[in-house]
Amino acid sequence: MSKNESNQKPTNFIHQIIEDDIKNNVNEGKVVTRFPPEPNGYLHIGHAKAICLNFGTAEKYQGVCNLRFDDTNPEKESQEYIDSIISDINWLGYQWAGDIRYTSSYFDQLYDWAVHLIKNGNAYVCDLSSEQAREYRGNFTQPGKDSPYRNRSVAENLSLFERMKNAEFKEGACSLRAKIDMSAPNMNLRDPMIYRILHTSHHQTGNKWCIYPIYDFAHGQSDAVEGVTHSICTLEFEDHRPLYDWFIEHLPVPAKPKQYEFSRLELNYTITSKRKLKQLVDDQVVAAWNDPRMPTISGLRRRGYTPKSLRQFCDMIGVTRSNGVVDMGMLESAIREDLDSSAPRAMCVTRPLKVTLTNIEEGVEEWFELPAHPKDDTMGVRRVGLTRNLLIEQEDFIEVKPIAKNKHEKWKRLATGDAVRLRGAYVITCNEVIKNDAGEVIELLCTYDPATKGANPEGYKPNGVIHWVSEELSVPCEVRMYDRLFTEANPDGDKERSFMEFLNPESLVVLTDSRIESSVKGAAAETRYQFERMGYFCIDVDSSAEKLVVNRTVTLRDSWAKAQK
RNA sequence: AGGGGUAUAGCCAAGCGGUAAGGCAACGGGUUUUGAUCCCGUCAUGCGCAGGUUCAAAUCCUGCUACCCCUACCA
Repeated sequence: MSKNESNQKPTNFIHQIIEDDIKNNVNEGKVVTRFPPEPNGYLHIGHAKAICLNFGTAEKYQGVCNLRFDDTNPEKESQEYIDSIISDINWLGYQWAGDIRYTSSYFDQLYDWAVHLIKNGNAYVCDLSSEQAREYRGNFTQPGKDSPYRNRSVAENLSLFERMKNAEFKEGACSLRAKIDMSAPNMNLRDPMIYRILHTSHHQTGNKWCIYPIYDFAHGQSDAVEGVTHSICTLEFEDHRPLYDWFIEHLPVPAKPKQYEFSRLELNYTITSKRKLKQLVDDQVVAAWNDPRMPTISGLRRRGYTPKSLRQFCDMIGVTRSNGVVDMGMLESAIREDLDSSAPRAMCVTRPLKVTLTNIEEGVEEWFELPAHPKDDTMGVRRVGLTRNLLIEQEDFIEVKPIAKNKHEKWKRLATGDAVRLRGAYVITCNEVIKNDAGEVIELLCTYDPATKGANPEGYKPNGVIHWVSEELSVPCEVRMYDRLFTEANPDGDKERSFMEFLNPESLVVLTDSRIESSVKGAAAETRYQFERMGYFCIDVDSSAEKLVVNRTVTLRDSWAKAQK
């Protein structure tokens, strides 16, 4: 199959539409999309889907994708959000066409088009208060009533609108509305507001304006100005499409973009509502927008997710018009797939148990060369030092082995009197267990078998393989064990109880006594590893020269843990 | 005088009148110095329900049902 063929296979209904358009020479076969975030919060995994769709579609059809900040509501927006959004898109690996666009840079044009509408008798200044307007609007079963201001003359409307612009009225005193149909079954067509008064300075335009266009009046026309051909948005805007088209029809716009809708992403065990994510930050349930438990792009990044894994995830879930809830397991599968092949291996003992190898002298070191990756020699080797004093994982030792009724129950770690392989090194046997006054195991006295370096032992079989570090040749680290943020699959689905009541108290468990093999020392933030048998981890920005801090991205698949349940 | 959408396995999702792809999960088995990876196998006589058209229906028609969105001077 040629590159072109594989590239041209439609993968979803939007691509199908685009291919038909290209075939019919619609827009002269050009494809221009846009990603239009409002800078009122950080981007989350749902936005990643939209980003992959818009940028990915442009890429696939040799088109371009613009980045446009849909900044028509200065009360909720800020430069901080703009910066974070730019950073997230860059990190995901996408490049927008030309300069970054702002809806606010079209405010002059939009104003002129509003005047155009007034001149054609298609818009009027309405003095109804928001409460009155609500009454006049009617409801789902009752048609609305015409505003008493609906038939003002063009001249009066022109004058009033100009005075709105010139700050002669207070907020809420009046607004500009499109004159469409107060009895339309689609509520969006009941003379929708298109400009409101907001005496608020804007993060881009400063104090130039005190009237701002409503989304519906700004979006389609901005698309037209930019020559967007396929304006892709989520399903809740479907009812707005007739209005989108109405403005395009009634205005002398330079192009006629078309809107297409797809269903937004829902992920279980988390939430994807900007407002609610902001609440988690504001209430300090999480540390920040980029807390590794947040489903934000910056949170996932700090957690250890890669751009590739997020793009792979978006490919996996597809693009449709049906509402579904994607299993978190799919996201985890995507990052495991990427990291399995790309992450170097290392050993980290998270909850240490002291092991003394009684047949090695104090002060003696033996260094082993271990592959950085079991299947990829190009990743090189690392050196791991063995000494008399070792540390192993507490859960890798049991005093008395359970009796196994089948192979799934077999104990494959260390037990009293038994042997186990130290990963990459010798087989050791546990001869004696030392306990404290409370009866807790605090140290194991073991002997190693010198004949088992790269060879199987003679006459006995180790239970399995465990990871380890030397007490003196390893480096200290703090391990942050992250888990899902909520205990309920649908934390937002209870009518009586808030999502805040379903927070997982164990979403973060901090371990401060952990030790990592020395090869990891000095690793830069965002370096990812597989700590063998423990999971995938990522160096956190909180790391210092004295102490590493690592975040658990995701566990390994664990058939043992599963069998224990 | 309500309107607009969506229903295919536990989850996501192909399918476009010719006899139900793929992925995730799950479950068996093999390899393994990671209980990982990898490999092999199993997993919808069935497509929300009921009728109808047709030689043939998940696909077309009719009627139901369930769920989602819409009555912001938010996007």
